[in-house]
Amino acid sequence: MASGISTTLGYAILGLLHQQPRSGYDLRKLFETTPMAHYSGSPGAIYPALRKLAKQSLIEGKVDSSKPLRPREVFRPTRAGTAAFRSWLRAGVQRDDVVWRVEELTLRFAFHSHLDDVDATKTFLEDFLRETESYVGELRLQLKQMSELTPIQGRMALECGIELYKARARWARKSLAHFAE
Amino acid sequence: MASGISTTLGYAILGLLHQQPRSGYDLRKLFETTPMAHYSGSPGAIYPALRKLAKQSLIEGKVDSSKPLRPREVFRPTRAGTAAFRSWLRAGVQRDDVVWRVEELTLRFAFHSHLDDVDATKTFLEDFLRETESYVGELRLQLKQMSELTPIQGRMALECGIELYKARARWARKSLAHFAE
DNA sequence: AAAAACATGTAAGCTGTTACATGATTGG
DNA sequence: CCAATCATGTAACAGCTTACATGTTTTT
Repeated sequence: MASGISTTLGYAILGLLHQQPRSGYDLRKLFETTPMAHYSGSPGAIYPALRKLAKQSLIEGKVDSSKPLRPREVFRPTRAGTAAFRSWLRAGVQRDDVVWRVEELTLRFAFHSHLDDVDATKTFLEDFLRETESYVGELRLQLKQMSELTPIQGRMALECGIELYKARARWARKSLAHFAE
Repeated sequence: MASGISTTLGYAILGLLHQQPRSGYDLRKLFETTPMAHYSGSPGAIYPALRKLAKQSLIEGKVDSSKPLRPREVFRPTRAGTAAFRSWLRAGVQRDDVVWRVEELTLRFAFHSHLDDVDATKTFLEDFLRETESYVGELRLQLKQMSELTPIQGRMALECGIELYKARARWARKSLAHFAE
């Protein structure tokens, strides 16, 4: 928010540019061939996102003119971009993030290596675990309060949601254990 | 596709109108207070979706003029709407659905009671289970092929995805068992 | 040298979010 | 009777998907 980046895709791109400078086309290829695809990178999303980041001076592009007729613009993060990225990585984990933006949380975690700070990663996982478990509690309540009139499939669908959050909690616990040593 | 409904929200609304006739405002309240919220119902989405369904003659609205100054339009499905709804419920479960549209699959399942056909529901779960397990296999491969250079957090994030799909598969197996008796 | 494939990017249109507008009802 | 809250809906704008456009390299 302070950074002005409003979409998950924006952070995904910023993170990928921290691995190495890339062009819009490079990013497209990456999104097509890796699990990052879930954060979605159609051309009509990537190029505007790059422009917006550039306008905010979080990344800067250099045109590679070695092939003058088919130019290619390679982007890399600026100082400000790196600062925004790191402060995103360090941001707290709230209840709302867990309920409405889990995917973004996973993305954040995936980039945590750029922090080089195991304590920050542990804190992230602890917060994530706490909020997730608390949300599981709430979902269980909702299930209980669902009238007996609700058809079984409806209740089962909610159970599916509960199982997913339980799986996330288990994953967080296991990952924490790995970093605990 | 044959039905012309292009969004998950469209099906969610159609399904809710099969429970009982409702106005746009009723739907908003429902989305705000139930787990359906995840299929997202802001006013600016619901009202256009209702108009579109009405234009396609899948639902029809009747204006309640008992309070002439603050009218209220109540929608119910048409014959064609019910047909489209049921054919959506019966549609097959493909690999792509599991990878890109799991949420919509869950919604479909939640409405399966309207089919009143346990065999169809079992088929749905069997297909879902098969495709999910196959996708877990693919994700495992991707994890194996991830270079050792990939930072641990990146690999863990993928593991999280794998655990989620494994949880879905377990859920499907358990639900199948319930219907098997 | 024509066709296919790769590399790079733009544009139109649909969906959804946020913020607002306006009429009715109820509590102090 | 004024303020708050409920009920109902519209309008502006941002983001994404799909389809296309255009230049370059490789294959046949």
